[in-house]
Amino acid sequence: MTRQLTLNEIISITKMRGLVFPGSEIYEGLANSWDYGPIGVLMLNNVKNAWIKKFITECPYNVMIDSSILMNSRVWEASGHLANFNDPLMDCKTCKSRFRADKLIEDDLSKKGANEVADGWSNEKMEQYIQDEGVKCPKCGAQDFTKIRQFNLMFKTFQGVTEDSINTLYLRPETCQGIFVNFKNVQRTTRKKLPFGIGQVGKSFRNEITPGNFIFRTREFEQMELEFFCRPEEEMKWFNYWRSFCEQFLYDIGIKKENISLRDHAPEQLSHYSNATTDIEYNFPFGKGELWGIADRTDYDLKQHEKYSGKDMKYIDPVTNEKFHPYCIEPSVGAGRLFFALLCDGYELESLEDGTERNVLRIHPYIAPFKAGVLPLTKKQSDRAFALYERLIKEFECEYDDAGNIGKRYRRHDEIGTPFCITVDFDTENDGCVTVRDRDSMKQTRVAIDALADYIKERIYF
RNA sequence: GCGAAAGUGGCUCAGCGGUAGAGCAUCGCCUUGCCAAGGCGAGGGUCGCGGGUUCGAUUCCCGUCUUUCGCUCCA
Repeated sequence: MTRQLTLNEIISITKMRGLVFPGSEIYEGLANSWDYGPIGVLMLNNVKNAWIKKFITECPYNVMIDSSILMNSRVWEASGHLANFNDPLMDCKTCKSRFRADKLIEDDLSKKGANEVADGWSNEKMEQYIQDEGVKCPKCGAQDFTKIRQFNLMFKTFQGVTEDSINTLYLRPETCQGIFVNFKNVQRTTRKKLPFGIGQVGKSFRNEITPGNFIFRTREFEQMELEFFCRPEEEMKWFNYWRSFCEQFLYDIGIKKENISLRDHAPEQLSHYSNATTDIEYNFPFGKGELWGIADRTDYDLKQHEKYSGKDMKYIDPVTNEKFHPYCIEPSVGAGRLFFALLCDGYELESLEDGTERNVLRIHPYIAPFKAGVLPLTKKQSDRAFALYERLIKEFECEYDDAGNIGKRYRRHDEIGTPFCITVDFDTENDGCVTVRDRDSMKQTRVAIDALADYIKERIYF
């Protein structure tokens, strides 16, 4: 019988094997921060490289930038984050549940048949409404709320050596604003015509009210975002294109189809900037969670930046000389979340025919931290095996190991997803061949040393 | 932030008012003829942190931090 590993088992393995460590551990930790260890970082980099390969390198439409985390604060005024990433929260004094005041009001309004949005209301107005209308706690039914407290989801910091509020800066809550701000620079220097996209991989920071679920929601996280610009009339065409492209990417990288589901946002759920949004959700051990958000951001961002910066953000069609704001389709995925989904999807406790068990991480060889383990059958082959390892390490990531017996080493590599184990044995000296053992089938193949690098490379291709 | 539970070697956990144990893992030597085999040996914990009660606390009490689960969030 084979089963998926539980979340706790996965967390244990990741810590034991050097994939993920709790952050600042020797100082009692720091809530919801995690560090990628030597094995984890190899895999995380492969996840990012896979994204870059498919979304940038192999895509003639797209280019990439790397913009800075600190940006002029007016960027966040323009993007709406200073206004919208600021939730008005109130607690029910009776049952201690916390709610967003605007949501409470909107729910109350819709019950009464009004379809009004409380988004722009002042705190006083919201408090007044909740009191006057006798809005009840959805959980316990009490009418006893605290006052509204603002919760800003952006990390604040200061530029300059003095903590002068004039120099207040924010850590970016999303990477895409660096793309919008550079839209003209990129278009001018690459001479790209619509449609074209600009991608970025980088860290973002959000002061989440409740992070958790291992690395699923952390306050510091890495996004892989593409902002794809197109003509306004083609928005749905490209929205659908990228939606299926992202979905296919997940299947290509080895995520099981049954764990993926697409969820279209209802109009009232949409963010302030969006016309249409689809979440690609993954069936995590704790339930469904968003993996990839594909949003139609319309021309909102470019227009906002034009308004706030006073600079022209229009695209000029080089053929027709038409001037307009392109629409933008944004597929955005968290690198850590994708990494996490791959672990959940790939980790299995497999029962073997001989009655023993093994932990095996079934992931695409391209993503695997090591492509091969190089192992001497016994210590007698150590020198020969190490020489082979030194040769292969120039081609791809591999690890040399001669501790314990061969079966133990196979199992160790199974646990970190190494697709191939190469064993130098007693015959190698005579026939110039090694045994290549496959992670999934556990079958063995005899391969000539000279053909070995190509043999592996063919099989790790993505 | 609120409510609930938990915090003992790398991992999983046992234990107890008298100053700590197991399995697995790790390291070394021997063995090894392809799937966690065997033998011998070794290292590693002031029991999350701080305070209190006590002759004495890992064990009881308080505080604090962290984690997990729910509420909110949405990459």
